[in-house]
Amino acid sequence: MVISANSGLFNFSLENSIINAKKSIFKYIRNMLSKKTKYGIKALAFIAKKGDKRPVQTSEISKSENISQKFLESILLELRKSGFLGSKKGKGGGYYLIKEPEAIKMTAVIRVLEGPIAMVPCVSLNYYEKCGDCPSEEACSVHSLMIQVRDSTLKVLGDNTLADISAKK
Amino acid sequence: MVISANSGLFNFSLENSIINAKKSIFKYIRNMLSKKTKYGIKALAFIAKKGDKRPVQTSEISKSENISQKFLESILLELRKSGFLGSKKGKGGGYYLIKEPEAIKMTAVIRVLEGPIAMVPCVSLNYYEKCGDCPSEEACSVHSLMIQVRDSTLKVLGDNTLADISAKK
DNA sequence: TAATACCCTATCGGGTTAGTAGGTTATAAA
DNA sequence: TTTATAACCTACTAACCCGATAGGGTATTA
Repeated sequence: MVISANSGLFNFSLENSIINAKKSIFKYIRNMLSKKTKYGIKALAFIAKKGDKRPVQTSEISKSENISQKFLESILLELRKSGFLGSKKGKGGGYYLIKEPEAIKMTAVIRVLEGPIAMVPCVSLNYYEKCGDCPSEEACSVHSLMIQVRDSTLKVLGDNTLADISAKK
Repeated sequence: MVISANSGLFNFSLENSIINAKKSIFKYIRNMLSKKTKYGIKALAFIAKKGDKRPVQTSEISKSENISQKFLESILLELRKSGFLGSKKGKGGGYYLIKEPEAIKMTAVIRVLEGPIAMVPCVSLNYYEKCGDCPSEEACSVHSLMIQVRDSTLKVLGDNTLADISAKK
């Protein structure tokens, strides 16, 4: 629906004005951490927090953490396939931790769910990819800066284990 | 174009097979630093590197750094509006730095071009936004982790000025 | 006054995210 | 053996943004 006034001197679209106003007021904020990763970490923390060996159902996590159950299913499945979780089918089934929470670094979790930790592929350790547009990686002013950012992030995520983040109240 | 074989027992789409194969082989790597920001930083570094007071043309930066000129124009315009650059129209015109490179922190540049530095809006200092889905921010296992990441990133980007990154050969 | 270079608006294709929908299979309890 | 349960699998989609393009307009200088 476009409301426009065509009266000689004036010719404007009201709809466009509204859209532009919205854009300036509600600036889109990009998530660098996807919901998938966020939910995955939360789910792992939830399971770790329970402590006992009994499997935890998707539905329980879904309700408690307010996550779409179907979406969560696909995430837990991925975590199982990548060796973080075990599963048990049927009644009383669910997902359980395979390793001790202390042994699960956040770097590993994020790399599986999110992909690279670096902000730019050309400084990624595990997902390296050359920039198509960069004439020279060495002459690139962004490159060394992003390496510094990567290393500091890596330090934080490597120091934090699942035990650390699920210890929070 | 869909190439499919329908011969009784078989019914598959070759195209889909190719697409799925591509997806698994060439996993999409998300850029946390947009091209816009990357180009913006490179352009600023380019101007800083020249050193003299003469304005630098968009076309010159575009060619040297291999950036779409039209796209670059919009980025430089934004940098001018946010107080990093001044401009001069007409022949011999272009963009020039307003402040000394030593006075331009990378945090400021990134916040203008990219937005928040934090990986999640709920830990952003300048672009804070509550998570719609989180039952409790304090109980959130991701929250404190992301605060640590934010702070370490902030440290790096705050320590680096335009002078630092344009000093590179 | 012609050339230059900044400035502005509108539009678009491609690709991802965050789901939804609807089923199938394995397991445990009845 | 049946039935309920919960994991597992496949396909699809609306919404959304990025990066770029197109086509101008306007100000300044030689």
